[in-house]
Amino acid sequence: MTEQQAVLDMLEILECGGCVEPAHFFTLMRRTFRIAHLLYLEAEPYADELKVCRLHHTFGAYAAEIYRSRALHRIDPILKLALGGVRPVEWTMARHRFPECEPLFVAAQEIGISTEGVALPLPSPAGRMALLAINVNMPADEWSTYRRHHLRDFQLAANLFHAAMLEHGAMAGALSVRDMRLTSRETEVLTWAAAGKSYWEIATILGISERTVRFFMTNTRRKLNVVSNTQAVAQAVRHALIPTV
Amino acid sequence: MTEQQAVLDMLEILECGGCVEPAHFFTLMRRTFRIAHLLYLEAEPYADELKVCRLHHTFGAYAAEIYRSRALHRIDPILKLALGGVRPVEWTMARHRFPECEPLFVAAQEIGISTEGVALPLPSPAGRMALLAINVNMPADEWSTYRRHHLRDFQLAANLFHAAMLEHGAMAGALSVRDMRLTSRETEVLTWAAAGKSYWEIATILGISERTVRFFMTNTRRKLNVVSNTQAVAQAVRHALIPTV
DNA sequence: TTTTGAACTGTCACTACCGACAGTTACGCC
DNA sequence: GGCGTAACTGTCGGTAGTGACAGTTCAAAA
Repeated sequence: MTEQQAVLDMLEILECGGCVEPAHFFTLMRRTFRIAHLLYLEAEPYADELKVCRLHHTFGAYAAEIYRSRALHRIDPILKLALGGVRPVEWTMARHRFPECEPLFVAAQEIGISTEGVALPLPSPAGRMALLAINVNMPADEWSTYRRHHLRDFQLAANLFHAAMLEHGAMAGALSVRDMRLTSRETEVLTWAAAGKSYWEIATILGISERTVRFFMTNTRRKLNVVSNTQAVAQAVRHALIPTV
Repeated sequence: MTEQQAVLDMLEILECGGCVEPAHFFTLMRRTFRIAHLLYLEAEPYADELKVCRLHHTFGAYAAEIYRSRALHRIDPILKLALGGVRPVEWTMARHRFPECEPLFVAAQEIGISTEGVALPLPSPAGRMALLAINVNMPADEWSTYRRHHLRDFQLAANLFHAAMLEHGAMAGALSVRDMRLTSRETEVLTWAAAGKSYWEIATILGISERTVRFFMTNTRRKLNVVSNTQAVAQAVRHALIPTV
């Protein structure tokens, strides 16, 4: 079973971290599997829009231009379901459930891109979300069988690649977080502040003087290098310095 | 190849969402794979400690008591590496890299638990982290081969189970977020507040009067059902209502 | 033993925030 | 035309947050 062997070899390469270049990863995937196109997207929510952090794909500039010019991201059900969801999203399933997204699939057929595929959600820390979309060029029944056999391979490969992508780029934050170590009291006070308590209330809750609460808060602001309690709380929540209520 | 068939069948069951009971999932996994024990942990960071949200395992009450009474969580390298990391963590690798965690493995051997296994990080939204630890009872070289063949199965199964666990319990937050829809101006003002800007500064930045900034802030506090700007920002960051800087 | 860090407290003056009062303007929709 | 919603503005009075002054106590590390 040489195909199985190739798959296992490829996963081993990925696990050893030997692949951080999206182009390299895409080539590896297309060589190993019967994949037509791949798309890797990392984004974060912004109000009800999405802010794209990383985007790599093999669909080509023309397809990207079509997608952008027709504002297909507004109706793309893959984005809605995969970014925010946790289960693999089948393209035809999404097409079926969201009739309003038909222009997307029509556009795909126009430029000769298959409408068969699956999108794997890749949940990330700190509210970010990512997905790997896999596009295949095969009949529905064949894809059904192929998917059943290889979804696990896709999932592991996607996870390992995503891990590599996160490791490269999360380096910058690592150092700054090191200075952000808060003492237990500072954390407590900050947590209550994030819960909307005033200095007087926090002092009463913790059984200390109001002045001391202010003292801890001042230290926290200094450590976090911020100018207000509000900003301190924003930072703390983002860096998971205080518990999520 | 009946084993392969059994694996694929099992993954299909998981994907169809037919398994949300940890005990059921563990039984299914042990029946399908040569697994000795399983542990599922969902936690969130709290200062430099961890707050456990969900914990299910098959190690038994005695092992749990040993773990707790000897405070082995303080030295457990699996926790450190898997919760917060993104790659699968090999137990023997962790043991090798962290000599101070030897008491953990000694304790495992005392009560007859194998020291061979792998922990799969399952990153979750909103700063939470989860892991599925898999413990096997086989010689190192056999495990090496077995792991190579089935890591992808473990990963997909873990992801699907974790997805099911998240879907049950994240229901509570879904409704409250619906009321939290902020207008574009409210989002802007809140974003600047989270950046530590005062009303006067925000007014200057947006080119509106300070009074108007306060007006938007008041609406935001009402919508978010909070009592202070600080609490509003904490809520907003947690629910990704404003962008991560 | 000295030093370091964390936890704790008091006062003063200033600025920022917050609620409640009472409005105007502009846009889309039935 | 009326109705709802979002964006916008002014004033007043009270409370909360902020920085700078100047300390004590305790335990652990050097």
